Amino acid sequence: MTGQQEVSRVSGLKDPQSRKPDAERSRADILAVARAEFVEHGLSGARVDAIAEKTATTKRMIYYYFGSKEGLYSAVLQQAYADIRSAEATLELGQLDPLAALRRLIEFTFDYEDAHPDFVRLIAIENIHQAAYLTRLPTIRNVNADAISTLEAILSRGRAEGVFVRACSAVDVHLMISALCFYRVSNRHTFGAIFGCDLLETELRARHKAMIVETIAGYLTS
Amino acid sequence: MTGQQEVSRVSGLKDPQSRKPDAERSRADILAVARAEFVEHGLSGARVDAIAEKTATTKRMIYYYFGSKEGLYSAVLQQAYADIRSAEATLELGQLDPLAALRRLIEFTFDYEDAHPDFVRLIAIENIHQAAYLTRLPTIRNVNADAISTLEAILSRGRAEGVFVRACSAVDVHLMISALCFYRVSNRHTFGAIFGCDLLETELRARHKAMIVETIAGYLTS
DNA sequence: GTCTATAAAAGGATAGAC
DNA sequence: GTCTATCCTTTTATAGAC
Repeated sequence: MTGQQEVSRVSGLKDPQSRKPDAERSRADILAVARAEFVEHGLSGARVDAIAEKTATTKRMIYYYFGSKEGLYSAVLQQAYADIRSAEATLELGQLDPLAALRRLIEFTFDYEDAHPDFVRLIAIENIHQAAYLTRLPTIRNVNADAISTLEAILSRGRAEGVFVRACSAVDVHLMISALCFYRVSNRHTFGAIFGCDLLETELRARHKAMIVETIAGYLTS
Repeated sequence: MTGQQEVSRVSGLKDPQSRKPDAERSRADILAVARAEFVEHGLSGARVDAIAEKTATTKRMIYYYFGSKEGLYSAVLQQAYADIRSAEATLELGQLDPLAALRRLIEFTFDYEDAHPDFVRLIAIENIHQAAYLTRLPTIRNVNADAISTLEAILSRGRAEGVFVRACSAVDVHLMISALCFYRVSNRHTFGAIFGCDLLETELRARHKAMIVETIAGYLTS
């Protein structure tokens, strides 16, 4: 509610260097630091003091804006989902033929999770808590709609054209795509420790990306 | 070091009812309770006091046997891996033809992780901690050997017979099997919250099991 | 909206008797 | 090997001035 006009009134002199010691900025700052901290240590492991220290503001402000540690965590979670949804929205799959669209969707998922291990860790953490905080988020239902309707459109077009012959739901396909893309990021530490490799390393990364695309495309087309 | 003989010496009278107020029993008791607690709340979220309360023994004994909360967690982790390895050892895949052996291996992995969400959660938790505790476990290297050599044998037999035509390593195949079986258990909460389903429910479970087997078998044979 | 100081409680770990 | 009581640090959360 306190926008730009209020800022200039308070700060007085004109300030070309983006110096805005107020609401929006503090909130965003806290959120970014908190995200890194929760991702690093989990919900229970993260320390509010540690978050406050790394912020330009203070601990008092965290409680002022987010009410509690859990409130802060929920806000971080919500933003993470908002981020991936806005990234997904940039995909233009309608023009492509079904198989190409499927491949592109898989590659997008692979690339996004590969490039955002933070997001993957956050989801893993939320699962440790049995999705208790995600469940209370008002925007979850929309995530569902967006993710599935896209895939459903691809699948039904593909069936109409006879490219996809396998009978399985969009949720099933989504599950496999997610599983294959998610696991190599979420479990890279235990997997790496046991098999002595780094799953995020460039060469493996490229091979697995191709493998995952081929595996799922192959399943649907045969 | 204090075995059975010491027990009888201490307890005095013969005791047909398995009443052994000593080492082995306490250790196992603590370990079982701790496992449940760590699985439920994570390493940071678990409380030593809470573990002690649910035990037949006391908090003092936890430190006596395991030294620290982290030492206890490490012991839990070690046992979890020992458990799955001993389960895997019961598989007799040598007699089966390569494709059947592969299917059986996938089904075993699926069933084990489906039946042991505790194990899955523990691995997820360990990944939050970047496998820091697993890395220090002396027995990890063996896990590698066992898991991969089995799969490698199947794959090379299959290639010799011409059933498996795809060029990919045993680690790659293992990655896909694990990913598909693991994710539906590890992420069932967020997935369930978003898509309004229960991935562990009987009907979905059977469909996904078949789907995973078909997907990987299809990839290797085409 | 922002800061300093502090309350209030929890949690990991240990002392010391038996 | 086991129990009770307790130390000491950390941590969430808030009070109250500006």
